[in-house]
Amino acid sequence: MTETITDTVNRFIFKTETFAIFKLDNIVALGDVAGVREGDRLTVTGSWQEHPKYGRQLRVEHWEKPVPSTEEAAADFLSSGLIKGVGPVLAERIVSVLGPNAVSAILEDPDVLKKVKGIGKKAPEIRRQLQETYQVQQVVAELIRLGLTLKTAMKAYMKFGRPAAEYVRRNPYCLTELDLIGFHRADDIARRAGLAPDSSFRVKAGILYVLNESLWDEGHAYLPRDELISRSLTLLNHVEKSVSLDIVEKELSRLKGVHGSAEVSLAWAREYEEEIARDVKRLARQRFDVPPLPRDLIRGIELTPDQNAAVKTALESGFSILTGGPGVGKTQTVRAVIRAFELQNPWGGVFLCAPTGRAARRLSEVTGRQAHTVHKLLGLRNGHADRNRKNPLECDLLILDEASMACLVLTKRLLEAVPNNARILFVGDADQLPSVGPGNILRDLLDKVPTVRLTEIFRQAAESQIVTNAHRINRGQMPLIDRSKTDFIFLEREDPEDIAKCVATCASGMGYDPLDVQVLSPMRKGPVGTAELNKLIQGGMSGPRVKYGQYVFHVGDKVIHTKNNYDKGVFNGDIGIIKKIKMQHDVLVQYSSGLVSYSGDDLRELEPAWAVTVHKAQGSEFKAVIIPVTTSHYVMLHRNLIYTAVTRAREKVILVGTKKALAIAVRNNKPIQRYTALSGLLRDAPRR
DNA sequence: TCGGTGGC
Repeated sequence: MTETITDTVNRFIFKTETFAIFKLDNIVALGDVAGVREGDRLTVTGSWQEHPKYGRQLRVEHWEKPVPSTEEAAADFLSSGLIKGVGPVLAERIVSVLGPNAVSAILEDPDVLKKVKGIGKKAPEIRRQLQETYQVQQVVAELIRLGLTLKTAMKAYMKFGRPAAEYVRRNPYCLTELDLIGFHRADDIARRAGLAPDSSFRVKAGILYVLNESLWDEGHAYLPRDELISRSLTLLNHVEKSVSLDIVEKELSRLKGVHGSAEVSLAWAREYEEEIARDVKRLARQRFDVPPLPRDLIRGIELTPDQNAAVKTALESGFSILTGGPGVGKTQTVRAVIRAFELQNPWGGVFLCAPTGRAARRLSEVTGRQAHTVHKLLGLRNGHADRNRKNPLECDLLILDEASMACLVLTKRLLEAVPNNARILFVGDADQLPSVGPGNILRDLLDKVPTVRLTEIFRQAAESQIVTNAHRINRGQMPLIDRSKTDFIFLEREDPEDIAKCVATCASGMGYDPLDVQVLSPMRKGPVGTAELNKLIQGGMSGPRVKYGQYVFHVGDKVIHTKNNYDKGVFNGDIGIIKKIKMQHDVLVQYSSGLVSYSGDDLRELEPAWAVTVHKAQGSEFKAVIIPVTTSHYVMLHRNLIYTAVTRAREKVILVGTKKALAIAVRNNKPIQRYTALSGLLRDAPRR
């Protein structure tokens, strides 16, 4: 399906700093192209995709500006109008003197144009313009010589432009600050360039790298000074002991872009936390008078006293939180909040949103009204939001569902776009996995604004072991397994391969519909990771199949869609079954929301889903869940992960592995203990 | 070691 095309860029249809949709002579292409201008001749390689609204498009995976290498091409290029001061006559003359490789000759040799009569003082300007056109390639080539990969080199060029190679040579660590390469690869480049291991560049970069890593990988908004210093020393001295404590302390004290001394954060992260705190206080200050509510807010359903209290709180407070585990009726309460609000404010604008596409769709399904991702609601793309402090949302009630998934960045963007007069309600389960991005927003806000906790469980039977054990796990206690019941089972297996086999057997042999039973593994890799488990389960399959990338898909296979696709109406995390495979490339998948067809490279959005990661399953529910629990997942063994996995099940949980691994997981609550300043900043927020 | 959303 991939194709390579050389054509001229006629027009940009859409353009951001790095991404563009553009028209070549006969086609529309889209991708990350930087340094490309209208009129450029481009060689693009990519794959075709069919866009329902805009038709056939080429998704660009690789591109370059070829230097013309025939007399005709060189003359065409020089006279194309791109190079000012060169018309057809002069172009002919240049090519007749310098030959088919005229362009590269001029680029390489500043004096070569002297050979052509009648150019005179135009020569340097012509060369400058040519260089500008081919600058991308030249800079990228130089960066590659310095040891960057093509991709990183492109990104570095996008960031720094012409002087990129110079910057990198002087301070290879500038690449780590932009998150283009890791500290260790920058270290390699620096070593080859002869930089001292205790140079200020290196030490500063090391400290910033530690802060950045802890922020993006572990979710910390700051690190205690001692921890930052000891982590920095470990990083900087991992090969040879060359950096002393004194040096690190000295560089830390003059480091720009960080905040605080006892608790050190990246300055922007601190600013975000402070801004969130200000916005929370701004919104929480608002109080609303609420007339008594009718008893039957939702036809035929009577709310519990707790749920009623939650409705009242949400309506009275400028900012409130509704939290609780699965099955406690959060959704029902949200429906009641909307209903009550609309009864009392018939002209009020109600906006519903969630951090992920699927959560938004589900919210929309259960409330029977529009819901958006936060990104869509704010028009948030490439770090720019259409809705912001200056142009706030026109809403009177804003509900954010699955708020535990909202990170520092998203929350800051959302809150600053909420007007003073609006009420905002966060809904979520604070015991689930923390957000992908930095921060611990929902947990930090609990009880800092009016908070209602729902605990009474409806969905599962009250005596369900799933429920009681989920609570135990939350408290750091081992689940209790009552062998007289069948809804919470532990199958003891020691060896990872045995665990994998046992999991695979259970997955296919329980008599459930494939969509009702789900294997959840903490990791993708490893003997009990999702990749291996999927292969194991797929091993027994026969019949029509299609290969795409690293995966094989069969008719009957369970698959997961991995990127929101609004045109197909299918979202990241949707799980379905392959019904049909035609012609080795057309695939038909049955989701609960309907049939979706994939052709060609659409398949890049599909993965096998007999086993998925616990993270991916967040926000989904199944009748039965099978969870491998082994010390080979050591780094991933923690309380919220097991809690999240177990609470995905409505009827049955099967744990397969060792009690030892389970005990480790239940005891470990470190991942959710993120260093954040937000709750401290809110200490004096109004609560009632 | 895991995970998010966008663009005509």
